[in-house]
Order: sequence, then structure tokens, then C-alpha cells
Amino acid sequence: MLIGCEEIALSVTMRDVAKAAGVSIKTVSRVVNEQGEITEETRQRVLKAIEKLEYRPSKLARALVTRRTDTIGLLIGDIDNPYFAEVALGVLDVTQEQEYDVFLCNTDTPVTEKRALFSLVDHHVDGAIIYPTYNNLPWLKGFGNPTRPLVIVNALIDPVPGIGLVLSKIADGAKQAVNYLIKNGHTEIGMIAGEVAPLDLINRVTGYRQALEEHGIPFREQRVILGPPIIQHGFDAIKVLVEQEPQITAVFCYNDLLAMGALQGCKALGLRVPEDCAIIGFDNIRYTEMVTPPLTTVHVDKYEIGVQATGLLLDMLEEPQRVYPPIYIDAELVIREST
Amino acid sequence: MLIGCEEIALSVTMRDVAKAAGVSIKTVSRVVNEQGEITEETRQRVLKAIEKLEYRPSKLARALVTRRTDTIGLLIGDIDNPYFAEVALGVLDVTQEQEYDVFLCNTDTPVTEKRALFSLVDHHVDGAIIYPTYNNLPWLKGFGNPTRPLVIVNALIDPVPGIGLVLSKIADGAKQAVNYLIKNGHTEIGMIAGEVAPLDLINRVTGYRQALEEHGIPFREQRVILGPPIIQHGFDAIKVLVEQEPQITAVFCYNDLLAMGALQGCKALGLRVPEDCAIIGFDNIRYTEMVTPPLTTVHVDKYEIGVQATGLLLDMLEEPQRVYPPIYIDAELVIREST
DNA sequence: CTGAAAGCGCTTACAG
DNA sequence: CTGAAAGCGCTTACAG
Repeated sequence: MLIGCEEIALSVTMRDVAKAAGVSIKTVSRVVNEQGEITEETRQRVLKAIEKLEYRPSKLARALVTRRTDTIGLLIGDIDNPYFAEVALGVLDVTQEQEYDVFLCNTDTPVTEKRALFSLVDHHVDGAIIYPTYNNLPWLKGFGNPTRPLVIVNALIDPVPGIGLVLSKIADGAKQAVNYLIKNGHTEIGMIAGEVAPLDLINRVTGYRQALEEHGIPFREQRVILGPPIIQHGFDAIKVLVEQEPQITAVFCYNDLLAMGALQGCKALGLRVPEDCAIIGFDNIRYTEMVTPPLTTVHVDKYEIGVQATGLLLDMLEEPQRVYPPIYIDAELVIREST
Repeated sequence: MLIGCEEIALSVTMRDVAKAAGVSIKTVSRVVNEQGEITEETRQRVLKAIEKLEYRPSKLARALVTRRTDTIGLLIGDIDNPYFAEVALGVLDVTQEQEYDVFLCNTDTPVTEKRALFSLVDHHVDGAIIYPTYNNLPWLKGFGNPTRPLVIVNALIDPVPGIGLVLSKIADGAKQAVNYLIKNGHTEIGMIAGEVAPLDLINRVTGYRQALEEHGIPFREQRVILGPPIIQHGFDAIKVLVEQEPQITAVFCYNDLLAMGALQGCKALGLRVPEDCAIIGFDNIRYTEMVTPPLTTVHVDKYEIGVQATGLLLDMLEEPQRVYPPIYIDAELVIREST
């Protein structure tokens, strides 16, 4: 398993191997790529030379002609959010097994997203997986095509050749959450929302609104507070909400980070959770069960999203002209003690 | 800012631009690389053609001759650990600004580490940042050289040209933690340790041991439990520890994930924290202040490690022959309620 | 079964 | 100030 450890260098080229083995460059290429049509004896001779010289083929040079780099891009909103970290883990586990390398890009605005997308193009990635920000469907369509497939997670777009979809059943999860609050007697329910990804937001608001309206509770826009989907904003937003809408007895949060911030905010305000204010999160990140009180939230299989998205992308690389149906990921309410 | 969004393609080449502008390929190359020595008029003409054709230079082709890909590798133990996620964020923020792209590799064993290292070489990364696993110094020395610098975080190795070091003051932090326990009257102190990175482990054990011995408390190896640095192992290990070493009144943990697991374990065992068992973590990940009781831990500036490591690597890319002194990152005890 | 030629899309000397 | 030639390290047809 272990080969020499002098210096992992690329200075040795196919030509060197060819010379050492006394064959042509093409013959070396044949054994490297296992194209057969070669005498076992010459094959062994070349193999020897490769091992001795510690030759490793340049993916760059190969890519220039094959148009394949064996790399993909992963564009997510915030690697520091455990939600995305777990998605990334799923992606990395699959790519590692399939011998792809992945470029990680943090893209929390359309501007950084566009820049990352173009940069990935310049590096000739074979494809990419993206959690889109807003206002960017044209770019995404520009990137995603049969020669460079794109898997989009949570976006409203028709599947076409070159564009694959993974859709988390967000509206459904949001509805489950708010229905549960209503079932528990709440009628004055606020929402702390995050504002990076359009469909993530819309679907949660939709679920929230539907649950309310199906129970004859009016949807009030001023009860939905928007901001970045991070802990700090949850902390800030709960104060604003309680102040401006004092009747509220429960809050549905866009994600767990916001919910955890809201939990801290309630503590600071002297509000008991759930007695004075029930709180419900979204994503079911690992830490929600360790906070006090343990957070009721909507479970999403983040690792599975990463795995499925990567699997789909690799399939698209094989059969680029096909139209792939969207892959749906379930969401399910997990009841703990914050409600 | 926005350019066309038809299809982000690489089909258009320098030759196409040259033809469109009525100049030679070399001239196009000159304006793309801002090498000057060109009439403003021809420059404008070329620029027009570039814009019209939406030409983007191929980094692959360029890299083949310049030996620069504008990419780096980041090898970490577990992106799903918030510690590493925050380090990664620091790395990404700097690389994004400096227009580098980064390959992310999850490497939790020497085998996966070695594979990732070689794969990065094949992709001609300009350099890499690594949290090393064990038994791998030879590989790292093979990778890191002036033509392909490597920044190693937390390893015992002499800085040489091509190898840079970022060292977290772990032993110091561990000592602060255990000293604090002793100051609070504890004499029977266990440790739950993680086992991926050698120096991370050794330094923590060293700090733990020194603090004990400086207070005349014997170090007992059976009070140090080893395992993977994840929540589940903390949960399991605390049970074993309390069972086998019932005198123990406090536990120092290798990282916060283990400490959080231990917290849950105590709860399951009916042990009050800190009354029955004090617990102290390491890293100060964001979630430690939200668990119950809020965790006493050792603060490490993870984002800063990412930023410093990247800065060092980029410096090394500029001046490869220099020997760079190690960069030290402080560790500081944060006292909360688990002790 | 094996090899010589052309080319992937650029840049690096070198001329003019 | 501008261009023609050679080459980075491979693979893709095409011969033999």
C-alpha cells in the first residue's frame, strides 16, 4: 500500500516512464488507462517503470483533452451552520468513494455565488451542487447544461437536461410544525425567518400560512420577522417580536440556529419556554437536543440530502442528456420540550 | 456587473477572440494577463471581443504551463465538527478574497489522508493546509516543499522551506483547565480523550498530567479514556469512567463534543453537573454556552486559525524558499457553569 | 500489439 | 508594439 515518501512530485512525466520502459508514450498511456490491447509483458515493464519513478499522471494535462477533471463544486450558504456541514459530509463521503474531489464555496449572496460559479467554470469542474441564493435562476441555467450538470437543492425550476433537483419537503414540515402549535392551543403564532434562499423561505412561510388559515387564523405579515439565519438574529428577533406583538405565545423559526437564538433571547427577557413562549425550530441539527429546553423541531436528513444530490450529479455525468425527476426528501416533526 | 447569462461555456477559446479582434493569440494573452506593452487601441479591440464572446481563459491550460492552478487543499478531520467548520470558514473567507479555490477533504485516518494528499497532487494544487492524523510525517514532508507548500496545524516538526506551522497552545490550555479544577478542590480527575491527531492528544494529556503532578496528584493512565472525538463517545466514556473509577469528581475532555456527550451521559446516569461530576471541554464551540449547564471550556479562536494558516500558506506561495516561524494561537479558559 | 502525428488552450522565450 | 514557433503533459484518431 505504501509507496515511497521521498517527495511527492509531478516532475516525472509520461515521457520519462516511456524512456525508462523502452516504449512509446502512447503505450504508457495505454497501461495507465487500462485500455488493454497490450502484451502482458510490456504492461509489466511499464508498470515497473511507473512504480520505480513514482509516476503519477497529471490530471490537468489529461483534463485538457478529455474535458473531465474529476472535480465537482459544492456551493452552500454557510459551512459554519451544522446543517450545511452535515450536507457537506454526505457529499464528501460519496465523492471520496467515487474518486472525485470537491471545491467548497461559501456563497451567501448572489454576488459571491456568481463569482464562485464562474470560478468553478474556469477550473473546468465536471458539475456542481448548489443551494441557490435569490435572483439567480438565469445564472444557474447558464451553468447547468448537459456538458456541465448542476444539481440544485430547493429551487423552483423545471428539470431539464443538465439540471437536477433535490427538494426537501419544507412546506410540509413547516405545516406539521405550526399545526402542532395550533393543536396545543396556540393561536397567536409568530415566525422568525431567514432570508438567504428564496424557496427555503417561501416554502416555510407557505406552510406556516396554510396551517394558520386552515384553522381560521389570519396570517399577519408583521408577525414574520426577516433576517440572516444565524443565532444572533434569533436572539434579536425574539425581542422585537415580543415587543411589537405581545399577544404571541409561540414562534416558528426558519431554522434551528434562529430557534436557539430565540431560546437565549427568551432567557434574557425572563420568558419561560414553553410556558410563556413556545419555540419550534427547523432542520434538527445535532445540538437541538442538548439545549434547554430541548428543542422541538422539524427533522431533515441532511446527510442524505448530500448523498442523494451527489448520487444524482454523478448519474447525470454518466447520462447527461436524460431528464431526471426531482428527488424528494421528507421532513418530520420531532417533539421535544420547547413546545 | 452582470454579464450575459446564455450559457457559461468554455467553448470559446483565445483563438476565437484573436480572430474576432483581428490580432494574434499572443496579443489576446497580453491583454488577459495585463502584461502591458500594447496599444490602448488594440487593447480595447481585444477587450470588446472578449466581452462579446464572453471569453473566459481556461485555468487548466494556463496551469499546464505556469504551474499554478490557483487552488489549495484543506484537509481536516471532520467537517461536521463545528470546530473544523469554523476553521474552514476562516480559510474560505481569505481564499475567496485572494481568488483561490479550495478543495475540501475529510481525512480522519492516515489512509484517507494519504489518498487525499495524492489526489491533490494530481490536481496540481498550489499548496495545502492540513490537520494531520497520526503516523504520517513522512508523507507530509513529501508533500510540503518549496514548489508545493504545506501548512500543518498542530504537529511536531521542524519548520523547513515548504513547511509552515500553526500551533494552538493546547498544553497550556489543558493545564489552565485542570488547574482550575484542582483550585476548586478536585483531586480525582479523569480525562476523556480523542484519538485522531497525535499532537492534539499528546499536548492535552501533557497539560493534564503536568497540572496534576505540580499539585502532587499522581497521574493514573487508567483514568484517561481514548476514543473518537465525537458526542457519542463522550456519552459512552463517562459511563465507563464513573463505573471503573468511582472516586472521580471531575472530567477534563479532549474537545467540546466529548464534553457535551459526557453531559448527556451524566444526565442519563442521574449525576448532577457540576455537583456530582464537574465537566470541562475544549475548543469553545458556539453551542457550549447553550447546553445545560453551560460548559466551562478552553477557548480557541478557530476562525483565526483558518485565517492565519491561509495567510501563511499564501505568503509561502510568494516566497517559497524562506523558513517561516511557527504561528502560535492562544488558548484561554472560559469559566461557565459545568465546573 | 505498438507508434508517430496532431491537438487540447494556453504561455514562454525569441524575433521583427 | 506585435507575431510565429515551441512546448506544458497528456489523449485521440490513424497507420503499420
